[in-house]
Amino acid sequence: MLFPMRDYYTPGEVAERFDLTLDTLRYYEREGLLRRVDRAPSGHRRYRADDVELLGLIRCLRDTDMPIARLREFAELVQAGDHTIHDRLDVLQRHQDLLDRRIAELRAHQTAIQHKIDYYVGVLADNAPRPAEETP
Amino acid sequence: MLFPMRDYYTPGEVAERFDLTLDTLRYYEREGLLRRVDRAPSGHRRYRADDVELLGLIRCLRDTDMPIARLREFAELVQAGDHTIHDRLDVLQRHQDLLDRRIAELRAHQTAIQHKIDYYVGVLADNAPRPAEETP
DNA sequence: ATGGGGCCTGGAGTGCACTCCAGGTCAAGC
DNA sequence: GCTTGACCTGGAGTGCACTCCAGGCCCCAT
Repeated sequence: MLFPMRDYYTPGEVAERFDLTLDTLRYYEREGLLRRVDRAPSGHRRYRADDVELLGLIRCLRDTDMPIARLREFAELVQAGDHTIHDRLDVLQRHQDLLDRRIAELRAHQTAIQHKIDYYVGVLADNAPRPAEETP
Repeated sequence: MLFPMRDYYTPGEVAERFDLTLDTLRYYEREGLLRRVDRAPSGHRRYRADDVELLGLIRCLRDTDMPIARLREFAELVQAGDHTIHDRLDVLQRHQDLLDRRIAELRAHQTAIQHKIDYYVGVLADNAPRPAEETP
């Protein structure tokens, strides 16, 4: 689905765009990751373009395991206005550093697991060098 | 602390080696990640070298987010004997594939976050090109 | 013999991030 | 007028992986 360029977006549209449930969207709002979202006269939420943009970043940060609490702090900086850009940069840069370390750690563990795999492959090769031959 | 080469290891030694709590160690045993561990006459646990080795792998797999349930399946294969090596390889190889994808995903998100960082840096640069100069 | 350290048990509690639910409203289409 | 679908609310429930606790036992050193 192509996401249209509009002033307001419905919960369903936003949920689909970011592959979140409506419940999660409301949960994020409750937790202060989004400001109090606008409403249609019916009471239904109407997300603005900047809500959607922030949600995009939130999604990214959640997908890289930033906890809700830190996301809330970040969202508060966003709400507080442009003078907090330095602080926001700080949060994001620290997160990148953490991600660097996390990726390096994953790769190190992957290497260790590979050694185990290689060991098992060796065991299999020793136990059955050729199908038609008995190991004495 | 140098981990000594012995037949049996105490809970404290094992916990320190893998940076786990005693509670977690017991929890893993309860969850079937380890066989029913040997006991000293006092009732205290005595981990064998192969328990420790398996724990090393478990630690690695947990650190790369393999859920306890899959770890238990793996542990059951280990208990079942050498004829399950092929299945164990399968589990490990799938996990490596998953890790490849996870790392790629993290890197992609990292790139996206970097764009946001670059944007913020740009905003800061525009707002204050030189400290001693007013922006008209 | 006394005190401390290390460990034991069963079971309850925690924190996180959702996820589900009942009962209701609203706007549009038949 | 009635149904359908999208959304609303407050609050409860879920799943995972630990984590904590009370009360107790064993062994060693003072």
